[in-house]
Amino acid sequence: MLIGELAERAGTSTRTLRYYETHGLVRPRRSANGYRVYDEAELRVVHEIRALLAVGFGLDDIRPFVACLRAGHASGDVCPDSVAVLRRKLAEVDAYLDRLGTVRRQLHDQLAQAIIQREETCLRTRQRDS
Amino acid sequence: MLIGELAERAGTSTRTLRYYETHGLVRPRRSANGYRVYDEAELRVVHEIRALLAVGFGLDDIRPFVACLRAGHASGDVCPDSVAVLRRKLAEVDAYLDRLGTVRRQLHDQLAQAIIQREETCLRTRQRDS
DNA sequence: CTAGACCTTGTCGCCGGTGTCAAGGCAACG
DNA sequence: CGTTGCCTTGACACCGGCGACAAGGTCTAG
Repeated sequence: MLIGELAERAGTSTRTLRYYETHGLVRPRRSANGYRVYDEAELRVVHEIRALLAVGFGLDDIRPFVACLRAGHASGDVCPDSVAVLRRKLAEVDAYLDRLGTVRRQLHDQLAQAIIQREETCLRTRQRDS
Repeated sequence: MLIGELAERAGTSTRTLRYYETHGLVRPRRSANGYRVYDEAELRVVHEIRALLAVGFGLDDIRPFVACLRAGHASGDVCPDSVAVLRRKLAEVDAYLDRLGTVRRQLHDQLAQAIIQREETCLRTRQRDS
């Protein structure tokens, strides 16, 4: 399988696949003419990468999962390194949820306050004008 | 007040203040020698900018708030444009909280699954070896 | 022979808020 | 007059995951 076919089957671009390669995530063989040649297993790998990216992982975080798949495991999640990353990411997400919750509260209060102020100003204006 | 003083008093850098200016957020006068001269009110403006940035606003979103302050209001929040932005941002934050919640759940499940798999594998290995 | 559909490497651009350095003007003090 | 310390504009660097384009090699069909 050449890069174009893999790209299409994985729903991404050749540019992206080459980018993953420079970051050590995908490893094609080379045919005599220098073309990248991928076997079926790489399709799985690329899907894993895309799934994790979609969840908010960076390419560096994804490497252990790919290694895990490549080591023959049915899932990329089961190896110790992957689990460690999962734990860390979960903690990060929790922290971010906290912060975002705080921001939400602040925004909400700010909005409520602003609306109250506007109403008061409006009332005063009407009183003054009457 | 020159730019250095404002920067120090606002807890930021001169670079940052000039950047805000190029984006229409801060408007100093110029003295005869070309130096930027700020009046006291700008300190308030810069604080508003920084507070909103910290909450996750972009510079473009902040412009209405600055205009509102500059229009003489005690708070930058009370003008219609500001309120509109606040509403929009609140909605964005809510949407993001949703997504992040989903991600959290997925991550949590994935982690739980991975740990279960590891335990099962471990058990099978021990049984086989015994 | 040629057109076209692949492939290769390399490079620049984006987004947003700053850090940082360069080259030069201005003010104040000794 | 020189040093010091402020100011000016301008421009490059960063981060991350690509898009987009250039210039060229390769293979196949007509």
